[in-house]
Amino acid sequence: MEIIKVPKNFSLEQTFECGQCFRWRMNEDKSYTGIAGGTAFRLELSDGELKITSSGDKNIDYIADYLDLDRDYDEICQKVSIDDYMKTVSAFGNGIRILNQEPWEALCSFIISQCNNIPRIKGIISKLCGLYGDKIALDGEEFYTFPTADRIAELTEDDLAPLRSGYRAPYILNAARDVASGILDLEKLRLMDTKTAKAELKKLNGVGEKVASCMLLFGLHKLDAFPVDVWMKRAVEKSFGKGFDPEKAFGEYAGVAQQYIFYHAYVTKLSE
DNA sequence: AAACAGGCCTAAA
DNA sequence: TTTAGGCCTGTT
Repeated sequence: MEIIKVPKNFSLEQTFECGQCFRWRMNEDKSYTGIAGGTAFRLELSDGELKITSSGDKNIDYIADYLDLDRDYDEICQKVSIDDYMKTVSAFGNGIRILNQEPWEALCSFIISQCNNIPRIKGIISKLCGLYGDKIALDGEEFYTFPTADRIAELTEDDLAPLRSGYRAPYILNAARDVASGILDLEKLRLMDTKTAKAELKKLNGVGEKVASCMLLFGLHKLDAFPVDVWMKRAVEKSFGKGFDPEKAFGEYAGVAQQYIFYHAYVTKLSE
């Protein structure tokens, strides 16, 4: 086990339950267990310290980057607090960190997410990993890594049938094959500005404006990407009116602003 | 039973 | 450029 200091406002629960990831679960003691970068982790937060248990050799440096711990989110909260509503939602979600997820995992996960609810998304991804990921162990419990694009590229629609992912299955295969063959180089997208990278992603069948934006924000950490889903559309129209342009209004941290808005809308909706 | 869920695609104005 | 209908599946 290893330990690192984390910022006071950092929250495991907000970070993992704000809708950006699908492979982490809360344990009874409020610690979180999940899989990232081919490794299973258990993260326990207490007194400003994060205790890390890992199934492999990835450790502190990987987690610090994955959790974006070195970035000043108080400053971001301030920058996006353009009105009282944004002050409220950024204060509400100020423990959120935008994760540095694997690009392929993010792309594949958000292809699956379309027109689905979060429990079902988690179920489909869990089956995908169980069937085609590699088995790893942590504290005597078994987990499965997210299958690589290379691995999925060699599968057929019949192989994916057990996922019950419906019309998304061909989208998944098509994306995996383009990534595996190099037709789409996800690492090259890192070097592009958000707009250009998004246009590249949208060439994929089954990847539109929303899925591409999610991939850029959560998979390539492009913090200016602003995914708009049905929740977001409602929240933005209600709070800012119809002609509002979020990317212009929030600038380089539009994606973080989006996450504060989404998390607030999602939690308050659930508790109604 | 019928509508809806963190979209996207195609066809048609 | 915008809009309507269909799509797999599971849940309500």
